[in-house]
Amino acid sequence: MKPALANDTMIDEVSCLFGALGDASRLKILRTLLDTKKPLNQGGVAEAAGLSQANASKHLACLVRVGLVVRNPEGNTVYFTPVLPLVSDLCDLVCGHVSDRAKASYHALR
Amino acid sequence: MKPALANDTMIDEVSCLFGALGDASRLKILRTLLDTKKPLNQGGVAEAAGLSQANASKHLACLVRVGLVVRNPEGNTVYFTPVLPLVSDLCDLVCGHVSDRAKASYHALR
DNA sequence: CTACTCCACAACCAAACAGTAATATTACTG
DNA sequence: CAGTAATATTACTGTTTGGTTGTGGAGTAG
Repeated sequence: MKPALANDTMIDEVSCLFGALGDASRLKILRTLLDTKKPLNQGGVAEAAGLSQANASKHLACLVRVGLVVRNPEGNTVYFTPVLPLVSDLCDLVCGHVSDRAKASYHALR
Repeated sequence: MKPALANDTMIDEVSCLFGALGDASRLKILRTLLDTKKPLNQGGVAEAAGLSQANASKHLACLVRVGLVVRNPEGNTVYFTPVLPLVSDLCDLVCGHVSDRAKASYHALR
């Protein structure tokens, strides 16, 4: 099997995707989408994540661009859903690592 | 089990970690460390990744700060190693997703 | 000691980015 | 058609960040 970060094109694509995840507002959007079982429209996301309408629109567009969220319009409104299991897997991996590090540094101080 | 992105502190930590991955130069460093079996010092990383010394120093410090790379000094030089399997798992997940999307958009154009 | 290597750090610049406010667009309803 | 709700876009601002240059310090060899 080929190595994961084979060429520079792949490096650019992957850095864009990780960069999309490297922002607190976009993570709040993803958390909202993961927690809510029903599909949410942009207004619902903005309210639940505590963002303005224009801000949520831009962040959602970014998440859709890198393929972490899919966009399906229905008449007047647009519903967004996270791409599973990719998003939850990534969050679980990193959250587990952060928790482990916090626990380790806590125990190191005793 | 608690949801992954539980509180805002976790959001900040995770966004920092993903942000560290969201840069082409840092991904090149990680690719170098993953591909090279021997432990590399800063100069070796900088040369293999095509970065200047000061630039590699800053990026390596960033990766160490978020816990993706560990730093062990030996006398005059400092050797760096990626945190496994976390780094490889994250890269594999995202690279697979990018490949799938590219393949899908290719076949959609026929 | 001197000289050299490796690394960290500060200052600086330019580009990218997040957030806001205002406006435009699209789609539905009466 | 007018009116309204949902979303997209534009222009602008303040902040952040990647990269470079230069410098200083810690370790090592001669």
